[in-house]
Amino acid sequence: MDMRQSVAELLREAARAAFPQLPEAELPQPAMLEVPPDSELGDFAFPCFRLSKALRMAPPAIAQQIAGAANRPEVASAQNVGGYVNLFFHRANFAQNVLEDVLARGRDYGREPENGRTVVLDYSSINIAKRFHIGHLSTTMLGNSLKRIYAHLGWRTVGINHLGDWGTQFGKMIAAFKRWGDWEMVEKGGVDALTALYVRFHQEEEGDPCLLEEGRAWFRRIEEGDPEAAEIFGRFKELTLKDAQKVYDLLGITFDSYNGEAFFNDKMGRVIDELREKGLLEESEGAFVVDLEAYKMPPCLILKSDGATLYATRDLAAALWRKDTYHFDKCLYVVAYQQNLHFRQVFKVLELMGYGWAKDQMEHVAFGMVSYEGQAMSTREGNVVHLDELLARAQEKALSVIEEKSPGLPGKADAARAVGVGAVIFTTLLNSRIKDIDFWWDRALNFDGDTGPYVQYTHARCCSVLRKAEDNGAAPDYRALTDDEAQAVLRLLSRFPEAIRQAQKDNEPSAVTRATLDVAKAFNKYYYERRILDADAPGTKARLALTRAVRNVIELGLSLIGVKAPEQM
RNA sequence: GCGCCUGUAGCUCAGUCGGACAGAGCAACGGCCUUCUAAGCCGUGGGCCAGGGGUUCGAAUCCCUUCAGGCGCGCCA
Repeated sequence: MDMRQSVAELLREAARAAFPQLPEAELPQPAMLEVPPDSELGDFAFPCFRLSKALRMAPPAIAQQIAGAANRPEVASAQNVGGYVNLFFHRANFAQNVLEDVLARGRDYGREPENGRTVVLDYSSINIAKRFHIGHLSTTMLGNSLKRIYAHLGWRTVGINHLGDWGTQFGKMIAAFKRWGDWEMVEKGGVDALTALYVRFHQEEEGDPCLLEEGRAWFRRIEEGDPEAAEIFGRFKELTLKDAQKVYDLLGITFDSYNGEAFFNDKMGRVIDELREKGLLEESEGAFVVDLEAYKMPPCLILKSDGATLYATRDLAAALWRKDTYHFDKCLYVVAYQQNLHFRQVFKVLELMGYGWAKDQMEHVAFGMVSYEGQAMSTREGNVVHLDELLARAQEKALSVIEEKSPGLPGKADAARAVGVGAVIFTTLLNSRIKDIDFWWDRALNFDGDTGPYVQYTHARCCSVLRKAEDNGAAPDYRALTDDEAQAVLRLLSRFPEAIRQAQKDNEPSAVTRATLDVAKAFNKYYYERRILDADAPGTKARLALTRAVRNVIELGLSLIGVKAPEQM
């Protein structure tokens, strides 16, 4: 059932009847319909201004005639306001249509059948020996949510954690470990101990030039596959992943691959050979580059003057490998906007190599930077908020609210986890991803207003009403849902699938977050204006159907952004 | 200097493939719990949509331009 489609059809016939001379192209089409700013005006509107030229009539007169021809009382009624034809659905029918659709499909509401297409998502992509902090929130949450959204819309998804596990810094880290560290301290101190070693290395490096050479030597040993280097580095990697896994588990995030930079180390030869063969590689200032001046970009560096590969080389190799392995139809890079130029260069080089798919299948899903209470984050100066700390404090806050408001609640810890974690995820995915984020503790721990807990609370409230309801055996009477508050909820429910599609089209999960929030807001208003459980059995049945539909859609919306919906809180 | 992005209420932001009086949350103030979860609901105040030009019946939205801020611009990733 597509309301927009059928409304367009109705108006089309009406326009044809009223103005037989109107050219086909001017007749109402789904895309021409708008939703009026105020529901008082109607459920759909068709602006007639553009027709006034062809018909040589004033828009209000046109609208009036079309409206006159569009009245079908059993489906919808039409009237003109100025140059608009405004169309009102038959409210009880609309309620029945929407609710039957939502309830029949349940969690599959808005789901689209498998389309045989594959999307590869590169997200989170943590660095070895660095602790998870709020700077990683956006890529992790966006990637996870996009993966769920694409899957809902019928795509096969491949989530890749492109590990930052290659570079001289890891040689330095081993050198530092050999000098000042031991396994006991590293096992006990975890990733923080590794970071501390690295920081110390940098401090002492200035006074002792031997250190730099030592670090380089160890990196060379990693490159050559030296057993000791591999052993040490392997354990560093394990340690980091174990740490990160705790956070991923808490957030409900999974990956299909952890193939990162190291994985592509032996796969760059192909890229270099191909670039050379195709005459794209040229020497410049001792290095090898692909010139992109024709595209108004600086050259893309492929090989350093010492012959070593670079970031772009690895990303080119990764793109080709992913294409060969997964045969993707889309490959998304959920990476901060600082790397805008880098990705534009890499995509352009792929295109120049003859891979036409790079033009429309590769996409940089860019997002804004994170600062901490007005200042740039800096691990060195301790000006960071670690993710585990944020999640812990959010859960504490949730628990204390539960202790205060629902002291008798069974499973308090589970609810507190869902709410605390949900608050963090929801806030991260509420606004356009391109916006910079300035992190403030009091904002992060606010659970009022446009927040995850607000939406979860609405869901729990629905569950509570449904628990109290008894099956009264009556057939639902949808005339009980013709009031403005119920209709507002129904309109939002009916538009929800469109929000999912919009989120996918723009790679913007906030479209889903906001649509879910809108449903919750409308329902809370409804809840206060109208009593759901009432002596009127057929009406109650219909209001419960609305409540159940809202509960389903909130649960679905939250699940698409990776947030749990507890039944009680 | 060049390129990309951002600029809407005190703060954080929706709305930006043109449409009907520019919306929400937070903060402030004032109401609403003997009835389905008050993490809620209602109300009040608060805006030359950064400035200027243009296109259009119609511009926060499209084009040009200026200004402000962020990011990037060869051997880091």
